[in-house]
Amino acid sequence: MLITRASEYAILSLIVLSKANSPMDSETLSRELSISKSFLAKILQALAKSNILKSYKGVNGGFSLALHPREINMLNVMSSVEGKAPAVFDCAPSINNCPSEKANICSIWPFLNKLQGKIDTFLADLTLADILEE
Amino acid sequence: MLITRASEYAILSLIVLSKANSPMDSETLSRELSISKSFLAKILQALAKSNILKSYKGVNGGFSLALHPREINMLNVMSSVEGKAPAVFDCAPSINNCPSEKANICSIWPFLNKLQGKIDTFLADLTLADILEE
DNA sequence: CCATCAGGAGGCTATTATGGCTTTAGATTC
DNA sequence: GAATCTAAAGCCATAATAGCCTCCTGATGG
Repeated sequence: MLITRASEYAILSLIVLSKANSPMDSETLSRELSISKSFLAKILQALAKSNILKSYKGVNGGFSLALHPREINMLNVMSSVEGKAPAVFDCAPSINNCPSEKANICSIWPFLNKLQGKIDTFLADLTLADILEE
Repeated sequence: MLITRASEYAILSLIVLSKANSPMDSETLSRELSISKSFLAKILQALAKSNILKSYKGVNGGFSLALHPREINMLNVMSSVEGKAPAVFDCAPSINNCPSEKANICSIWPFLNKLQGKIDTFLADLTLADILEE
């Protein structure tokens, strides 16, 4: 939820994978990045499920980009990795159910939506290619 | 670090406070938002320390905006609330010390900086007024 | 003054995120 | 087909976050 370490690791991985010309396995990647192998593996699996990465089992297997960097945007990456909501601001529990209850909160709902929209747009416009270029 | 619930609560509070014409105390605010009073109190205190909010003790005390909504940007809010680094992506531990060790990682350092810069710019340009208007 | 109200600060608990470990399954090579 | 490699998926431990409670301090109003 929000932006966690998992998002960060996902982006780090994508940057490294974009430079590799053959699949990298999670162990190698975790050593390169000096981060937890098992946690990273879960993140890579999530990205594979969302078709951002392709996974290859067996000898010389690993993960590689499934899309051109220009097709990979940060909103997709983060929402894949953070499982549930694609929301950066998923709001306090009661706020999610706003329309029905807690009239006090309903009044700020439009503003939250607006903020969420701005953030989503920014993240959706930010592609891996933008980070890699130059 | 990264973006936590504290950032979210801070923004929710700022939206509500911007609509109030007198100081609101943390208990009222926490009820309005249906979030933890004591956690919220710490967040409000952090915002007060950064001079984003003004705090008033005693009867009819509470918190109110110390600045015009146009002067309050999300980068300031988040970095105030998240204490340490103003970084959205503060990167894996070893990556922070990059220049000296872990040559493997140094190669992706520039890309991370670039990403961080883009996010910071976006957040710094996003003011409370932007969220409130319309 | 004195009582009361609300912020400030800290410790303690519960929840969630992070990371470790093991087993299962698919793919490759021989 | 057997052996080996690596992803996939689970369960469990630890660390960080979110939330709770109490006491203290400064301000206000009588």
